[in-house]
Amino acid sequence: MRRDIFQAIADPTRRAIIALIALQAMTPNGIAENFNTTRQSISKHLRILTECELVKQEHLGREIYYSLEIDKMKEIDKWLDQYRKIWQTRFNQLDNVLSNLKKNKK
Amino acid sequence: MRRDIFQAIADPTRRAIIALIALQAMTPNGIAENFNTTRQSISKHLRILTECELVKQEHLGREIYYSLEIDKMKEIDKWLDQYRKIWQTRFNQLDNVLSNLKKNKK
DNA sequence: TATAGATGCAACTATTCGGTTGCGCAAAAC
DNA sequence: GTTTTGCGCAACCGAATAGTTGCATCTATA
Repeated sequence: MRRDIFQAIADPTRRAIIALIALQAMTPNGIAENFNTTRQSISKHLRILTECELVKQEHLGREIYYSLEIDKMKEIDKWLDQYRKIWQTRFNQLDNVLSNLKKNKK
Repeated sequence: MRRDIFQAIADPTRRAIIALIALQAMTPNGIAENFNTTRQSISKHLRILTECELVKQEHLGREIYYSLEIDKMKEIDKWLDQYRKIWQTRFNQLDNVLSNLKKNKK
């Protein structure tokens, strides 16, 4: 069972769940109301999100509130960082090209 | 056939391919040499990456060079941005807490 | 022109995945 | 104490996926 964060966000339903609970904790039933699917299917997604620690639970009586573990999202940001450096460099190179063109024009 | 960028980067082999060709274009054979798998399997991954425009081809004789379409990576960055705002806000809140503690200490 | 190399495409297989259904358990409501 | 509600877990099914094998195509090279 491969359970990494990239596989977790690959599914559009899971990304929608993440967006839903990003600002406020919600119960599985509450989340499921926003989708055209069963509560069990949402529960399975929540389980996957929990397993890769993208989501945390808080038990309140018989209800379980799920909320986003925002720090985990930084891992994606960290992975992106190596590529961000590349596109920033290319942007700077383009910038140089443009300023050189400007210089030659003078 | 669902082909979005999030599904494309979900596979660890594809992420490794992306990392490989990020800085220099490579042929399928050249890429495959870096993995314990067949050339055909790499070709399938390249096809998926091409379909979601994460990768571009350049034909040179009988060889095809694949390189990263770095601009497409910005889409992930854009998606992350909404969550980046959240963790920055929380960080600022923490910052306020800390500065308040400092103030009270004085 | 004949041969070897680089590649894409199609068919097949084993595995994984998303979703549904059914069940059991614990907490709340009656 | 019985019923209802909220939830997780397991079994099952159809679809998608990663990988392999085999073949066709195009381009170099001898």
